[in-house]
Amino acid sequence: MPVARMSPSDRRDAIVQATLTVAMRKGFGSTTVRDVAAELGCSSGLIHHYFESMDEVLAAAFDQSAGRDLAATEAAMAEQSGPLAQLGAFFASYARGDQDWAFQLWLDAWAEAARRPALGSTSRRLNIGWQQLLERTIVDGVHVGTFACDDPRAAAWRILSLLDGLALQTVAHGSVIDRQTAIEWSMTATERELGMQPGALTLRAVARPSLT
Amino acid sequence: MPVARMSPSDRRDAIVQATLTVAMRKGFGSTTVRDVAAELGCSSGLIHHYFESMDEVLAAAFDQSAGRDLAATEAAMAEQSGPLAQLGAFFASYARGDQDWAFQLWLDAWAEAARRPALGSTSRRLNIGWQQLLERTIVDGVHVGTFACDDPRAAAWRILSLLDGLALQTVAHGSVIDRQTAIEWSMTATERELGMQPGALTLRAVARPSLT
DNA sequence: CGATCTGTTGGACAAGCGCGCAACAGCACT
DNA sequence: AGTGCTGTTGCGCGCTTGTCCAACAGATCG
Repeated sequence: MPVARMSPSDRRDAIVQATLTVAMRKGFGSTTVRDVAAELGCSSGLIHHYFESMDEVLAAAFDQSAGRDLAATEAAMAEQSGPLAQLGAFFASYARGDQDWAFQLWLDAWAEAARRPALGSTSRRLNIGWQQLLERTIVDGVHVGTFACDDPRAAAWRILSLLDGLALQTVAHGSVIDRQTAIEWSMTATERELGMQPGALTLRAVARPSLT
Repeated sequence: MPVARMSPSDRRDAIVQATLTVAMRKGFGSTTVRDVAAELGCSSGLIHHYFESMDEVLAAAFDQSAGRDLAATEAAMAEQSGPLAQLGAFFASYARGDQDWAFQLWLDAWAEAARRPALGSTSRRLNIGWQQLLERTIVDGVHVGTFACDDPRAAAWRILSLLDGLALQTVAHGSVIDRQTAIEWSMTATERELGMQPGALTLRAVARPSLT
């Protein structure tokens, strides 16, 4: 039962998409070539015709998923004017309710980073991307006078890491902390981190990007 | 080449110990029955004579490793007098240089929590244990007047999550942040979180527990 | 001393893994 | 119509995995 012929770039995208579908069900660690092939309805050999190794497939899939989230957040922030509103958009992008499976991919990526070089460098690059996004906003806010912060790099890492650490609990341990609480607690700490008045930071609605 | 005969409980401990030795070299995810058997110098069949499945072996090993760290930290804090010194001991236990492999186990546990019920409930229980330890110290400090905090539960989760989030970067992504910096940044945020003067919080030396 | 109990062996087993390769099939171009 | 070109197949290689089990051996006891 042959599968429809595709152009190389379309086929590559299809493989990446199928990998994500499988990975969000089974996790990166136990997503196999045969799983992806079965999801796509093609043979396992085809995957290796487009990717050097399974590691590359997983890295490409994670890159697409997490990269899209980063770009969407960046775009949502760009629509806001002023560092305070931009920070509000940043937290709103975390607050979206459909992201549990996406964050599970982060957990998988962090755990596998030490053993899968391509996946490791991808998650590293994207993590730094998030930190840079925050740091730029903080620097802007300090210039304008909205924020007070003498080490934007450290502050950005702290805000991001707190958010990651709390989100980790919500996803890995279920009902210990709920997502809503994690966001609120992060925002409280961020207000303190950047020398703002309590309650100064509020969520800014973000358009829901399509999942395709 | 037969191995020495042991009592059931001794043998069980030896298996758990050997599992940790292997896991700290190869990581949790790729520790196999044969690895453990080779480390122990026994046959692979012996492992299954004591454990229902490999999952049980890994869960028991994680419980022992992470549980021991928690107990050691608890003991080190108990040796200090006063919440401030106890908090210093808490951070000192994170600052020990030999813990990268132990934290990798946490990454594996968090990632697998959603798919492996036994491992998930173990990591959940231990994570809550760490948070409780912090929360108790904070409550004590508020009573004494050393700390100012109107939501000890939230503060404890924030401090722990920040520490986890930063440590995650040092372990998963290598040189993005070094351990020393992660500790310092966490302590700075903790001082702010608990209404202390900058620099009030200092590391308290903790006796290095033996690895056996 | 022989019987018994049980900790231990070592390999068999099926299943699953990433990966490579010769052959096939459908499209574009002459 | 014929001829490349290339997306795609399907299988097999070598290896690793968790699990199981009949047989072995060393301690204990009547």
